[in-house]
Amino acid sequence: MGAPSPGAAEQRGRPRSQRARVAVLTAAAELMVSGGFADLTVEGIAAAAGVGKQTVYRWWGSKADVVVEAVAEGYLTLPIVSLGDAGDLRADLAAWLRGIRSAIEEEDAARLVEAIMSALASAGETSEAIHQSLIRPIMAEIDSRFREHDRAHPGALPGPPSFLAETVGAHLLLHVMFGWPLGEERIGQLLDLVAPAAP
Amino acid sequence: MGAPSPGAAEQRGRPRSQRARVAVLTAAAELMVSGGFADLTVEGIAAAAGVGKQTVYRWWGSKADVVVEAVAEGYLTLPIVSLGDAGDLRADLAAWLRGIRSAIEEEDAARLVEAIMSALASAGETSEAIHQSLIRPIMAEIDSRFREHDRAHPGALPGPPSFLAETVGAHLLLHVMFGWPLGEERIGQLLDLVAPAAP
Amino acid sequence: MGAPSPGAAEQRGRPRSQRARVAVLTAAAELMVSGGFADLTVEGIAAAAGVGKQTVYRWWGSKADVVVEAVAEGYLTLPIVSLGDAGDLRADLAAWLRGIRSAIEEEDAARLVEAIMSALASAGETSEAIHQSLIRPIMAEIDSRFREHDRAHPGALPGPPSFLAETVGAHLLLHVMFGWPLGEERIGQLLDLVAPAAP
Amino acid sequence: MGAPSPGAAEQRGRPRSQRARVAVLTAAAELMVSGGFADLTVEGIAAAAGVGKQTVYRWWGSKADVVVEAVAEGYLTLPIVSLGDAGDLRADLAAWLRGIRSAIEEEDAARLVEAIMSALASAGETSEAIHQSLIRPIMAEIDSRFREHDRAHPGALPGPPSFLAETVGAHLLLHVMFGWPLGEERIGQLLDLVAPAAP
DNA sequence: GACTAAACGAGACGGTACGTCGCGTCTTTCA
DNA sequence: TGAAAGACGCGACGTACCGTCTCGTTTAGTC
Repeated sequence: MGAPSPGAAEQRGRPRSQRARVAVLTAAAELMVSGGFADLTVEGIAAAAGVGKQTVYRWWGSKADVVVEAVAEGYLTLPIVSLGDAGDLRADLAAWLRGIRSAIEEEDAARLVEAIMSALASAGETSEAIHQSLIRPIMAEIDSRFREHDRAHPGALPGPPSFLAETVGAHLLLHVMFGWPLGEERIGQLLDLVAPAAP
Repeated sequence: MGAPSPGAAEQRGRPRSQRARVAVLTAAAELMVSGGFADLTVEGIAAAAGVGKQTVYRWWGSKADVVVEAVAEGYLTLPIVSLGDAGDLRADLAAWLRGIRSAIEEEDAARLVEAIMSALASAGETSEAIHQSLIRPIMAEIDSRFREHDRAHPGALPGPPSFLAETVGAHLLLHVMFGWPLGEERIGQLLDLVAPAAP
Repeated sequence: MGAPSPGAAEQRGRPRSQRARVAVLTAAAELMVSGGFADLTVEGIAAAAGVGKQTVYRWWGSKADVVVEAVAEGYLTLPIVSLGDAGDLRADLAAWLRGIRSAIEEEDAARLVEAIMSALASAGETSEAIHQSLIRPIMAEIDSRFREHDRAHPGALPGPPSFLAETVGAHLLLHVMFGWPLGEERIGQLLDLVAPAAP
Repeated sequence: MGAPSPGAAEQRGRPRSQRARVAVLTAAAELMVSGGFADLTVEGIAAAAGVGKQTVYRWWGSKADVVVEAVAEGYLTLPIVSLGDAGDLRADLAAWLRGIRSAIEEEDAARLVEAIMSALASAGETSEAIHQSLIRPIMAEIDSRFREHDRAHPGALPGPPSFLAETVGAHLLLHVMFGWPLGEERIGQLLDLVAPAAP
């Protein structure tokens, strides 16, 4: 239509400062890594970002919201290794799980995970956002691999690819939340369960 | 013997008040259910229990500790149905999972789970305690059933009983944390995975 | 001259909006009466006037300035009865003082006086303006009457007319500030002091 | 009575800290003198006193209350010269008024008066307290002198002693509030009014 | 009639202080 | 010496306004 693009915001007043927005997210990410979620304060974020406290509350409502957006926007990321495709599903998965283990055992990543879990727990309504930005990527990685394998060998998997991916993710979550080590034996059991060797 | 029983602490001064102890745990349990972990305060517990704040700190150290003990002592329990043994593992498991689903979908139980998750997330050091008192009982229920089935039909299960129990528990955790419904399809997939029908 | 009137600023750009000016003063006056000076805010004035905050700051600089101008322009007035001239100075003054008393005891006027006092106290530099617009009119009323009496009966007054007017004003101020009632006895004493009956 | 004194407080819990109380009043007095009432903040008082903000709010409710108590307890005092008695009422009063003038013109006293006025204006309900501790002492000084003079020379004064004292006080208030100088001429007029020389 | 320039409304910005809540500690009296 | 009561220093909360700073939008002159 010749009319001005519909839905174009009739923007009134001073527009939102991107500088402030980025500064808040960056500061939150840094403070999260250095001190964890529990020690994080809105006041601290605002100070570190060189921003008024009200600016945080104007756009976010709570420290959990800030963290969620920081995660969603990639200011906080888990160093997830990508799942290779060397032809052997079991071997690929095993290598990937060992990579995850390393990442989790590393100091920063552990703190990050714990922090994200806290954010999630204290803000149930935003759990979907966290799921989308944190859990989903992890599962997506193996999901596609499962899917591909399923196409190549129909009926060989013990369940739908996405379900298997979630099974792996659920186990990882369990280990992370309770601080259990992800040992070789456990990896073996997991592989036997979701990607049994062809008999 | 004339001597005080050996090893028995020669306790001096006024002994710990059981009245106060029970009142604190009871109050904590009630406040937890009615308001969740985040809204719980030591001050609130003490007031509701008719107890001095110092008394709480003398014996517990933090609100998480109180909750953990309340859970451990059974002041806070999930209404877990027990896993029957009607001869068919799949059928028994299915019934049990549906029972869990009902419990989770009920208002109070959902709040309790969320609260316990928060306690866990905000107090990593007590996670083991929470695991022992909250997660373990759930898993124990199915674990023993898996174990029994394994004895009866060696080699029929796709993994060690305790591992399979954890797999089920992990999935439940995933659903609870992200508020996913535990549908029939998902239950079926889970059963196919951990208790495949004999071919 | 054909040239534009000399000294008249060659004003460029949009001229000051009288609509906005009046709206601000009116809003300030209303808010002053309804809530007092302490509860008055620039933000509130701007909102009530349907005006941008910047517009207030562009022309006034502080809420005290706005109030001062509102008083000066007559948007806020004390309902002062005028001092009659029935031939008897004492009787006229007594009637006038009783009128003042009624005005002060009325709800709105009391609030107004208190508000103006606050404005005065919190903005010493504008005290002269407030004096001019608030105190002076009151004194002027009796001042002229004293003056006239002095001309008719030289030497009869116990001091210069303006000084006597200020004495009356000072007493009124004292009563207003400390919330003392202006009783008949006090009125009598005041009259005896500034307008003694001829012996 | 043998019983514990009736009305004796059954004091429970930690008693109020006198250290904190004195520190707050002292800090408030100092900040008042150095910065005035407008620049005074509860936060600032608490910080300067080495006291939690809550402690201030627990006992005082507002900065005005603190100031009022500081004045009432003598942490803030006007350097009032005492009214001598050299036999001549007019001469004594004149000397005393000149002393007041010096005190007012001095920097600290001026600020103090202004501050107290602000406190008064912003806290109408406490005006009586301020009157008692600030205005009354000034008036009491001359009141007793007037009274004595009235006993010695009955009928010589143009009004009751306390009324005349208030007249002087009211004039002083007027001068202080509007920053008018208290000149010799004005002092003379005042004396003529309240203590006319015997004819 | 286009151009310029200032005032306008709106509202976000970095700040300061507010008054409240809860922390974990300390200091009383009572049992 | 434990327990109740409750004040203490402290730190963060979320809100209210401050006075300033963009924005896009009038609303006059002036070219």
